Amino acid sequence: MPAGSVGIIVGGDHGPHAGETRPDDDLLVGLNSQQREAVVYRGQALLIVAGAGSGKTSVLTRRIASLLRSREAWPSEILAITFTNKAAGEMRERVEQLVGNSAKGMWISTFHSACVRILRREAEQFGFTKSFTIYDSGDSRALIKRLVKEREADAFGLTPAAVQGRISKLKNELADAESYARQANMNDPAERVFVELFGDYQRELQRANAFDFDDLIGQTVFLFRAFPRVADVYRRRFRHVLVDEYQDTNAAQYALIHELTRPISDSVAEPFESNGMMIFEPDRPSGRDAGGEGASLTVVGDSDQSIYAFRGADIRNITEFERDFPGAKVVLLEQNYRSTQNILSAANAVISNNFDRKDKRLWSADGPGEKIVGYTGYSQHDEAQFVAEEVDALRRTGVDYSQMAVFYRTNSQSRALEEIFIRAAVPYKIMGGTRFYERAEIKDALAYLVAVANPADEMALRRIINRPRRGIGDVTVEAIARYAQNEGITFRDALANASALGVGPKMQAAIAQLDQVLADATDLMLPASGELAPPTAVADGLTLLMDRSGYRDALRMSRDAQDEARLENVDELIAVAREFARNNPEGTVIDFLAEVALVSDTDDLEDASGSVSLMTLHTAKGLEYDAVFITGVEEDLIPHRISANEPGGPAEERRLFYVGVTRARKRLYLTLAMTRAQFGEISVAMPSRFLQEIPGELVDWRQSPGDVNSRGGTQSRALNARPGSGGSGWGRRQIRHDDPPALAPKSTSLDRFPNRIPAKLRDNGDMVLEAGDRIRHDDFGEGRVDAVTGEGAKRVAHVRFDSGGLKKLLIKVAPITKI
DNA sequence: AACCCCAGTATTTTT
DNA sequence: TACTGGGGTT
Repeated sequence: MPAGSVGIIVGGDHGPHAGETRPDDDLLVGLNSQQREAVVYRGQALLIVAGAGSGKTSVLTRRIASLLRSREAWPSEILAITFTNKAAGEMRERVEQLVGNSAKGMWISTFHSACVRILRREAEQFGFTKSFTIYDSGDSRALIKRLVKEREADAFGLTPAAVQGRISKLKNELADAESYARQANMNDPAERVFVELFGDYQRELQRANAFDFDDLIGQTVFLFRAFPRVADVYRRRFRHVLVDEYQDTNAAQYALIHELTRPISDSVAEPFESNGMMIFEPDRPSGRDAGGEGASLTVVGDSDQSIYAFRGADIRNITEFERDFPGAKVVLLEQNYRSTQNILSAANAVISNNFDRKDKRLWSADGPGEKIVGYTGYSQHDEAQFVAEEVDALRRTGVDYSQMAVFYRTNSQSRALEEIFIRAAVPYKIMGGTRFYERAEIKDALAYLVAVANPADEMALRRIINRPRRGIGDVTVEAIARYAQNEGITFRDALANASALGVGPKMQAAIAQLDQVLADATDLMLPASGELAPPTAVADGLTLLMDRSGYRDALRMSRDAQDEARLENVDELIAVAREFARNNPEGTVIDFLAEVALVSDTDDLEDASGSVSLMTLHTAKGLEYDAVFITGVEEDLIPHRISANEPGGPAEERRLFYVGVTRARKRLYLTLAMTRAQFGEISVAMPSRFLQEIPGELVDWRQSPGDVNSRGGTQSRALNARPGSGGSGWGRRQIRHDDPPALAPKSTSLDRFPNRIPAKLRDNGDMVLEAGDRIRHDDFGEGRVDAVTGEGAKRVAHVRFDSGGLKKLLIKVAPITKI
């Protein structure tokens, strides 16, 4: 074992001195001074506030490399956490480029997979086994649905979706059924039922030897708190914890990080407990381990890109980092290496409307670049047509398809784009969307695997017991369940005693057949004691299950056209299993299932080569393209209607829009439609407020909202482009012909100059405000007027909002009411 | 138990 | 519009 020599690097405001060689000089090449500082700083806690496109991944990876080079850390002492597998993969790759093979020993993974790894080792400490499985949200919904039904909870207005949402939220705050019950209002019968459901749900999970997504984090925290010596094992191991996208952490993730970076509690614990995990104890500078200091923590984030509050992410984790970790160092990265200044100016202008944020202005050294292009379509098809034409034009000027992306707020918006793209022969790829692993046939196939891997998981068995149809219905299933209960055995084991169930001979045969198939697959994939299953076992076992269960045949025989595609999907899953075996020769079914449960389609790498990428604004985070189209820039879409009632909703939508804008390197298009069909109804759409927040001179409107409204004269492009198509399949035509006047905005005062959006400009008339008045603002909530300045239409109210922010508002147009 | 039809309803983002 | 669930029928 090599002795660890340590080079202490003094962080500072100076660049590398000429002539002086440091082990990591080359790591600092090309970095600006803030970036260097972020790489080189050493201390307990470091917050890197990294604006969009400011090179944070470079900084993070070089920081890791620097720790290794200087021998301050062994690879095994590094834990780097990201949110997506894709981000983790990228980071690993880039670290590997810098340090080569030693990257292998690091944990670079998502929160969830890191926790799976830990839980896998420690599950037996608290009532689970190593072969636990993971419930995705669909699985938990199914379980909750059953429980809701059993308790007839819908009578109390508790729908499965609502129950699931609340439980998830509570878990993200580390509450469990008991702790919640203690502070719930138990006089409310609905509340009582909810508490019961929560408890049921948790018991069922435990019985099934399963964790849901939230549990993976929450139970790990629980484990660390309940078993400090277990926690110490990991604290001893991970001396450097780095967290990416810190603004997206929720309370549970925050707690997890806290637990990991806490000082080691019991400094005499034997290092080799915990299932033989290797603990390296390299020589350290004296004083570092003696005091049992906590691991060093580096977090990277940008509160302006926090877009997951709706699922528990707490922006305060980043805004209050300095308070949580006293003595923390903060480094600001504001220089943007991605976008042109025009794009950044637009982004800055929009985001500055969010109060309650640290002012941060992205800037670029690369000049203004092209103007932002705006376009208002008549309908969503018209809008899509414009996008397609523009994509085509860009392509002809040499921009590769893979360097273009189209964003939208909701998945359903992709349809119109797809239709037009197909017609226009523009190659495209939809990222996300209905995910491969959520398709019914894939879930079925996986349920077969779960039935083998984790026999305790009754849900999986219930799912496949009549799939393909075996004639086993509710009655029979209940008979099996009852039998299992009476005999005190599992549902799975009950299948082996088909003859004892008291069901007809046909059923008995069907059950016995299924039992046999599962047993054979088990022999193949999980050979008894000691023997190691061959790498191909998962793929082979899955094939066996799909064939011998009759699943494949049923799809093959079906005359439903879609079943052909389903069959292909099943084959694809088998291919995935083969691929898995190649990458993980020692991987078991359990490992395969965990991997599959934790990947999303967004993760599958840019095989979007040669096609335009279509995705939601959320999935766009972390990506960048030469040309970006943000479509559907309308009120009720972005900001989404549902966000209006949620506290902080509009601000989060603004951040989402900001994320979209900052994905663009060279060209940004903002498009909208005047009418939009949603669930069969055509409605008039209003331009998004965010458009008004962009300075007019940055935008070149090819067709502004005013153009489309005035005199109804603008002919639909989609119509023009399709002479003689007969209009079949384009059901919106009627409204185009006879309805234009109805689309005109109520206000006729302004017609057509760039970025003036008459339909949306709000007019508070002569609202009189004076110091002391209280007002309510659509985004910011309630506040008190401190002072009023200016004259006439330019009167400005200085408002102190209850939430703490100070804002200057143009009284005439601000979305405020006097209260 | 499987199929069919109707009605109602929901349409944000995801590890 | 598209999908789901319920209810009734075969």
